[in-house]
Parts: sequence; structure tokens; C-alpha cells
Amino acid sequence: MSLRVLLADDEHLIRGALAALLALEDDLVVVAEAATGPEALAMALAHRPDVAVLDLQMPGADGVSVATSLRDELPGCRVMIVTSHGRPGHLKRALAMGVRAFVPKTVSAQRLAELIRSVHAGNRYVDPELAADAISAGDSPLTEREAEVLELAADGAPVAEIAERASLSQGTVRNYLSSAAIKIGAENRHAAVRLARERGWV
Amino acid sequence: MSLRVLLADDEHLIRGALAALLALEDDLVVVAEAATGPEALAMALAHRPDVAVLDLQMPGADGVSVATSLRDELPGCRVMIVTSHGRPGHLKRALAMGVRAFVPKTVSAQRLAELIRSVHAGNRYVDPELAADAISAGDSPLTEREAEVLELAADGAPVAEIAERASLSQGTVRNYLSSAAIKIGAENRHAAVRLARERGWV
DNA sequence: CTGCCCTTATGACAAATGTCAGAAGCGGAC
DNA sequence: GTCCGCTTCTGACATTTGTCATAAGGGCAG
Repeated sequence: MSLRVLLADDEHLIRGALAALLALEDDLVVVAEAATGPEALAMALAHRPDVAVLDLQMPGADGVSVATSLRDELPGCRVMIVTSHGRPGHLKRALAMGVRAFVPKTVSAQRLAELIRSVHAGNRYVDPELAADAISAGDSPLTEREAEVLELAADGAPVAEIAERASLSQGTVRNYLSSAAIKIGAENRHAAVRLARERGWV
Repeated sequence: MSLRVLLADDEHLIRGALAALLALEDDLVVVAEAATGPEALAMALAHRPDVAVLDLQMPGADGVSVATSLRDELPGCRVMIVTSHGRPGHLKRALAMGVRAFVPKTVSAQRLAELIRSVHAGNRYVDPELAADAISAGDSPLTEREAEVLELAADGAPVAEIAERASLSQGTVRNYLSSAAIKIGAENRHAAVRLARERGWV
């Protein structure tokens, strides 16, 4: 009985190539492919794979969202996230959502196949480098509201707009932004946004 | 006589998979692989491929830089850029550097093989969608200095720091940032940076 | 040669932002 | 029950930005 795999990646080139390589392993069979988040979900429900290999960035819904839905709707399916740019925040979020493995695309296909088997056997795996990043980034020092307001500041909106969107007074928004920037150690809110992003705090 | 190809991509998974798929085409042979910009350059000089397939984002030097060097040092080699996230600016820069094709990773391996042959035969190719983006984004309305200063503002640095790094007076920096923001139609420099990025102007 | 645009700069003013002190309500911890 | 931290607000102030007018020098096109 072979191991049924779902592949989801928006890059046709990579998905196809990957499918071809995994097909060389005779205990693995790719039963479905998807190019978008929603499609991945639908495919998973239709084909009930043993392991879902999801790209982190896909149109529609990212890998972590799909993992969340999958956990509820198809609990027997083990989920792996494969990514090119792994931010600590994504890792943390993914792990919280029950994702079993988080691997960078720099691994070889051989290794990926091993990891798929390992995950299917019930093991977990996180790329050591990504794990180190996540640990060194530490926990967010921001309160819930500080993080929320900082996020609204991300696209360079002026305080007035942030205040409106957050239903807060402008003074309050300025206080939050100020304290967030101080906690992060940034010169101003824009640098704070950038640093918080890098550390996976937003 | 088969067509010699160089593959450069920092993602081992993809590079390996791609190499395997291209090997299935009996008129193509992958003579070298590279994971970084400088490595790609060295490999190209050592193996003198007919076509170089470069990823846009690689550690060390991006695909366009490599293409620039290759044009000088190995003029007979046709260069193709393959990318996941194609920004209009990259396309323009790449074309100016003599790149023969600019394709998104959403194409199939089959199609990529066709394009490699086509490029080798002397044709050019640009993904229609990317081309449309580039055209609709239009030309940058920014002067050289405006763009330069805007770039220095990208990480949220205060005016004083930008002024120092650009060796300009603070007043001049504020003038440039102001006019750049006005030309772009942004509320402030931070939003301007974001929009300019999206449109490939920085 | 005369415009015109780019570069660089000043000074001045208005507006936005950052910082601080203080205060009130609310919920959880001890 | 009291204390502490989070949320929310106001008001005041200093600092930073954004905007505008104005100007001088350089380069290029007509």
C-alpha cells in the first residue's frame, strides 16, 4: 500500500517537477496537485491524501490557512509546509496549527521524500536553521493592541487613518505606536514595522 | 549535437527537479548547476553553455547582475530569467541587459523546454502578463536623485540619516522626498516607497 | 545664447508625529 | 480586597516631516 501525497504550489514548473521526482520513489504516489489555497483544500477533501505538501505562499489562501482548515476537516491528513522564505512568525503560526514539518526549498528531492515518509510515520521536523531563527527572535514584547495598530501602520498610512480603521482616538494610536517602537528599539514606527516583520511579531 | 544548458537557482529542490525534467528532453543536456550568483558565473565560464537559465533571486548576486556579467564575458551564451515574483522593474532592467527571455515559474517544464530551444534559435520571449504589468506601470516619473533618496528611505530611516548617507542637506532630502511622494501620489514617503516598489521604480 | 530641467541649497511655516504625564475602567493574580 | 497591567483617553510639548518660495550653478536642446 503506497503513501498518498497531495502537492500544492502555485508554480507549475516546480509542482510538475516535484511530482515527477516523487513519482520515482516507488512507495509514494502523488494523488492530487493544486495551484491555489482553495484548490488545495478541495483536492484534499476529494482525494484524502495521507500527507499534504503545501507551499507557504499561494494565491487565495496561504499554506498555513489551508493547514488550519485541513486540521478541522481532514484530521487524518498530515501537513507539511515547504517554503522559500521562512519567517519566524510563519513557523510559529504553522506549528500552532498542527503542521508536522516546516522545510525550506533548499533541501533535495531525496531528502523531501524521506521527510514525507517520516512525517507519515508520525514524526515532526523543523529545519534547524529556521528553528534557530525563530528561537533567537524570541517572543513578541508587544501587547495585542500594539501589534494590531502596528500592523495597520504597515502600509505607511497616516495616524488619522489608522485611528479610524482601529476605532481608536488619534492620541491612543500615537501612544501605542510610540510604545511599540520603544519596545522594539526602533527610531520610528516605520522602522518598527520592518523589524517586527522580520522577527515574525506581526 | 545537443543543446547545453546551465541551471542556476538557490532552491535545491527546484533545481534538481528541473534538471531531472529537462534531462527527459533528448536534445537538452544540463551541463552545470549553481546555487548562487557568483557560482553561476563561474560555472558558465567553465562549461560554456548555449543557454543559461537563471533564477531572479539568488544569494550573492541576482539573476540580472549575472546576466550583465555574462553578456560581457560570454557573449555567445543566451540568457533566460525564470522567476516567481516578477516586478516590472526587474523585467525592464533584464531586457536592457540583453536577457532573451523572462518567464514566470508558473509555466510547465514542457513549455520551458520549448522556450529554451526557441531562445537558442535566436528568438526572444516575455511572459504576456508580466509585459502587460510593465507597460501599465509605465516609466518612472522620478528623477535619478529622487529615486536614490527614496530608496534610502526604504527602511524607515529618519531624514537626518538619509541626508548623511546621501551626502545631502536635510532640507534637500525633504524636498526630494516631498516631490517624489507628490509625483507618485502617495500621502507620505513611506507609502511612496511601497508604491514605487510595487511599480518597479526602485 | 536662451530656455528648461536637474541638482542642490536655505528659510519659513504648517501639519504630522513622538513623547510624557496623568487618569479612568476593567480584569486577573495574590 | 488590593495591586498590577492592559486599554483607552486627554492635553501639552518638542521634534520631525511635508510644503512652498526662492535661488544659484550646470548641462543640454533648439
